[in-house]
Amino acid sequence: MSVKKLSTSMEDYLEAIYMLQTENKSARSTDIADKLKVKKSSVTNALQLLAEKGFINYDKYSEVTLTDKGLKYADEVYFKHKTIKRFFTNILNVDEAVAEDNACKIEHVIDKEVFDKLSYFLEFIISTDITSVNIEKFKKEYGKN
Amino acid sequence: MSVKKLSTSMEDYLEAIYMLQTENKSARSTDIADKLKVKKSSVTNALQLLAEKGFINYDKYSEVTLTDKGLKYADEVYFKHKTIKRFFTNILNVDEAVAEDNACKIEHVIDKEVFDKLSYFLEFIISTDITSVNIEKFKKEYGKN
DNA sequence: AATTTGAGTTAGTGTATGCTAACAATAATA
DNA sequence: TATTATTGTTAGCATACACTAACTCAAATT
Repeated sequence: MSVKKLSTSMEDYLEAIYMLQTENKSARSTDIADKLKVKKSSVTNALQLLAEKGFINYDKYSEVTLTDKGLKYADEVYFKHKTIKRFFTNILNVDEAVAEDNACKIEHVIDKEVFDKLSYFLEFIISTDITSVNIEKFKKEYGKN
Repeated sequence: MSVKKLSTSMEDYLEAIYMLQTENKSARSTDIADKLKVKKSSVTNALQLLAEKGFINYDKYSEVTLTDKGLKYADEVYFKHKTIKRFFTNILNVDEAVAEDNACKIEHVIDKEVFDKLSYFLEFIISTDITSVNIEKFKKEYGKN
């Protein structure tokens, strides 16, 4: 069965842990707090909840790691993040920081169908010499589903 | 000076009032509750807050109307809504209901720069015979700012 | 080993938002 | 007009999430 969707806030925590873990091999409360611009006590709160729900391994006073479930979830969020950001920067020519910020907000609310199609569209535009392509052909292709 | 940003939730209420007002010439609590799938008491709550902040004219037990400030704000939100939805349906070929729903979520979090560029991109693609256009030329044009 | 410093936690508070249940006002209708 | 039904409000409660202040633990330094 599928994992229940987390709140925007909890997805942010999970993603922060994911990124720190990737960068540093570990995630400390202070780093998470800095990254998300919240206080350490808020982090503790979130960690307890994420642990309860089985997304992280958490023992008081020690470093946090993602469980398999947590890793899978975070991976998906992060993939969305990267893709949306890429659309903003590469296609829309949005400023890097703004793209980062907006991707971070939209990744939590976009549905699978919309994301998948955006993703397809992005790849299509990037990989294709658009001068040789008719937009209707494009739509027929990726619009099949 | 610019109007302070409302929460997602309050923007939803304002937009609902706007839509009902446009459709029906007036907005009743029950209709707002139905549209947003919340209870009437939650609507009352929101109305009080929106009235305090000067977005609506509100007297107990009577119909609600938007102030000029409220109308302006709602107009902007609704314009975003329509544009984002149009991108999803017309370009990404997303299902109408899903597009509606996602536009409704993204309209609250997207920044001006990203929205403006998306908007421009949408018009560009729709209005141009894409076969005759090079994507780099396009980017040069609308990417100027 | 004792002390100091920094990291992490807990407890308590505040705000935003939703809910239910009980009540009040208005509108519809008998 | 009196009654009933609908609509709207209030009060009280619950949840999510952030904060501060006070505390505990662990690591680093002496």
